[in-house]
Amino acid sequence: MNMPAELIQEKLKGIETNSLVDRVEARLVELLQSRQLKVGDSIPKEMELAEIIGVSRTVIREALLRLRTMGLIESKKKKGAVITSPDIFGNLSKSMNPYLLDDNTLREVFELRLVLEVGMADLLYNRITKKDIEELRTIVQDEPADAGDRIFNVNHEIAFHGKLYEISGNHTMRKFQKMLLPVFEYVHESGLLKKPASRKKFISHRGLVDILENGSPELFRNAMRNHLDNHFARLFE
Amino acid sequence: MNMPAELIQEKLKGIETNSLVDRVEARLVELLQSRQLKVGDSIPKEMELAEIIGVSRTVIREALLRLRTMGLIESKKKKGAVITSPDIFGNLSKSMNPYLLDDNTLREVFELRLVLEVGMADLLYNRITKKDIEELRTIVQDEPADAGDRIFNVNHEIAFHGKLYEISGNHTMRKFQKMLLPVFEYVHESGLLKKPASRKKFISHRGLVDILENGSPELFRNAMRNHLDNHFARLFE
DNA sequence: TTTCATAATTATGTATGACATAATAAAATT
DNA sequence: AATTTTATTATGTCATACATAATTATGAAA
Repeated sequence: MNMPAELIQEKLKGIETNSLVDRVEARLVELLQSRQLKVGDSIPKEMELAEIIGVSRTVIREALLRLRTMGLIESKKKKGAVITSPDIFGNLSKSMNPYLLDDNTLREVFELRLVLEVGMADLLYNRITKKDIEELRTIVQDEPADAGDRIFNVNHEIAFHGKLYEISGNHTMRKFQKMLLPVFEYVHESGLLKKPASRKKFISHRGLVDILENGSPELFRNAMRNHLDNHFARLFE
Repeated sequence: MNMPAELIQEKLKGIETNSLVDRVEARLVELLQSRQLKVGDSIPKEMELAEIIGVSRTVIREALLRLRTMGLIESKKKKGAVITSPDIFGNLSKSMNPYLLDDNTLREVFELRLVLEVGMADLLYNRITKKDIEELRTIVQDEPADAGDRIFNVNHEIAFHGKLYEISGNHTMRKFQKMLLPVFEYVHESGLLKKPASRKKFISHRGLVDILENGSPELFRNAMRNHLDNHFARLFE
């Protein structure tokens, strides 16, 4: 029975042109993700793996190095390699660099921050403490009541919004934001977004704190959306 | 004056008992991120680097391999290594695995999805097309009007919410969501969240589509928050 | 026997040399 | 001039050796 040429090609492509290291890596990842192993367990030594899989130690080492780079394992001098709970964003910081990302990705990261901050309201309301409110008040105390004509102050922004992520109680998100920040700043300053940044701020940081103290998640979402409007406005025409 | 433990750790990490490969990697990353180089440029050959930096080719190779694993460079057989625009989340997929992440991170990823979907309203409203609406209607057409007693249907969920990310026009976020999904499902099914999942759905998928068509971002945010309430409710006591 | 210092062992880290392989550039042939 | 063939080049893989750090085993002193 005849098979269409394309299908045959597809099948053959499945056998994969991957390099040796690629295949070894895949097998090791498979091993790690198999339910039988858990964090803290150690995997066979380099030489053992080399024998089992039937490749040189060099190849094993390169494959293991990849796993280590991804934070899946840690290798100790004598103990061998042990499975670790990966810091999912830890490794990302090196690639999250304005000079390396293409323009579209840069813009999308810009958007991502906005989405996170508008959407995080419920976490804030359920976890904020009186002490948090006080700290926020300290941060915004030297901010003029009318933020309309105020010059965009990066440090102020970072302090305030960073504190919000902290309040959210979500460390993963906080780490994520820390990586996003430099990219966000870069996009903000660069000519990447066509429309100029407005200096006008509808709701100030101070206003947000008031709402955090006395408002509701619904109110806060809208307020934050409003607060970030000068950024949002640059995205859509 | 007291320093947060986090910061201290950060500083100490800076001193670091780096291995040779660590330091070489750091220097190469520095090189890549320096403004002088841009995507598409090629960096010196392995042997050249080995001579310049004064280490063996083995070390250079391991450092380069890390950069490649992070998606910062690509190595071609003869051309050497060229700087690439990294797929920031492409590499994450291997570590985004329920069996490898600790419980707290799992929960935080669960939250992250909720935050994204509540916060993405403005992207949706500014980019949605009539065709998108039609597609959404197709997806929800076999869903009963009253979703209250409906059994949680994973495939349905994925189709609908996935489509939303697509409409957002943010590929980075979409890729991010695709990685988050398996973890979300896992957390949902596992005993990780103390409170049981409610079967009750306040606003159905169909309701969300209606709001997308005729409502506003503000309305949609609240509607989505409402729609996801059975998930949110499990987070807070 | 217990304790501590010392030595042996082990597995990863680094260095070196060699050859395979694929991509490119150079040369040769038509 | 165009195309094929050959040479060159740089990464991919293999093998071996030694350095280094961590663990374990050993042995001496209390």
